[in-house]
Amino acid sequence: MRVSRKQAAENRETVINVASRLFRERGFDGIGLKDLMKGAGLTQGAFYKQFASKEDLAAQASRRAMESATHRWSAATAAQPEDPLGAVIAFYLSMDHRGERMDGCPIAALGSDAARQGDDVKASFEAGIKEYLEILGRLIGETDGEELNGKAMAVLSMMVGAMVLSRVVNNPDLAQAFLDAATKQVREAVAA
Amino acid sequence: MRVSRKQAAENRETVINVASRLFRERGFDGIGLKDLMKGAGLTQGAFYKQFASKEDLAAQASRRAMESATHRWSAATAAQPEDPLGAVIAFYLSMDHRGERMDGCPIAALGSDAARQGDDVKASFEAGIKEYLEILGRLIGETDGEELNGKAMAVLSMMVGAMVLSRVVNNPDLAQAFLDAATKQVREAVAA
DNA sequence: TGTACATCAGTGAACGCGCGTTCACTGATGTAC
DNA sequence: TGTACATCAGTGAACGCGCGTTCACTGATGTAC
Repeated sequence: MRVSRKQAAENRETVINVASRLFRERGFDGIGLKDLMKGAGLTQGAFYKQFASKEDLAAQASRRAMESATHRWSAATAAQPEDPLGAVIAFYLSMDHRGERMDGCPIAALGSDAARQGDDVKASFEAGIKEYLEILGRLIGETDGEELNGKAMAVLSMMVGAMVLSRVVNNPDLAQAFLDAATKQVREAVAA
Repeated sequence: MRVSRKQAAENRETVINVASRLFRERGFDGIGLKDLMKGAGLTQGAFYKQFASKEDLAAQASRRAMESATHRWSAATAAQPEDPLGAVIAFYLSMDHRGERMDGCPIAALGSDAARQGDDVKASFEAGIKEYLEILGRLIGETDGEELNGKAMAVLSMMVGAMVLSRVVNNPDLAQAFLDAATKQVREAVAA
């Protein structure tokens, strides 16, 4: 049956939010539309009233996931104003983050998958990455434009890579070692 | 019809090699057994005479892919003995590597996928990662045990992360910037 | 404000398709004598 | 070395299943008067 425009808009948002979490948990190919819609309290038939295709939803959900991640970074810096960079590093390079793919960084959770998706999905990631770099650039501070951006890129690369590597190995000690090594090296790189 | 033991063993190797390339190109879920076997010149029915399941092949193919990657690193260092670390960095952090997922680093190509796979697949990656770290440790040299290993981990993290990030963005200039930033930062970290 | 009707978000079944896996069969290989 | 037979890698069809997508239908919502 028909539903109010407001309700329909809310439903759409719910689907995007659910998808942004389930895609991160299981991958773009690891969850079907039926379960995605069920997670939002709807049936699969309603899907195509809101989205053009699964790939369309993947792009929307990727954008939402990146927004949620950058928002989390901002919140972390605001909560610890005496050491905002330390707050971001401590959260990102933690075993907690390693264990919670669903609510964690979309690049670490879906990076290799996203590289195989279409331009729309990549554009969502690209926008979020630029936001990451802006936040990091502000936190690293001091130096001027290009060099600063380069340092922010290197730091983001190390953080993403360390999280991916820590999740790919079985041995928790080795996983922890990657996070520790990246933490130390990021601090040194920023200080230099 | 039956085939000689030698031929059967060769066929098995061919399937693993083909899978190690096609999984990197399309992801574990992006290629089916039928096409995998066709790529090896066989039909899908023969698959279960050689492998217990698709996940079994994924573990074998991941191991093969990591072996092929570490072998490539060794070859690069041997080819440029006056600057072996520079050779590895130059190859890994290149736009060529960005464009050739099929023959490139399995962690960059399948990292987020592998994190969702079973312990066998992760064990294959873990073994390859340890080999990566040994090679890197030797190239970075000088410092003693633990610290050296930490630096190798940080460097590997930065390389993997930079490649993932460069592949996730549409803009080639931004992709290149990630590779350049990581190259510069790796050199500085190793020199320090 | 009240009534009549058009709109359309959501339902649930159906579509064709490709997936991973199983199986009866084939016929060359490997083994026993 | 030659013969008879058991083995088993590979074939190709079939299995059940879940996928992304489509569609006829429902009935509350939104609109026109």
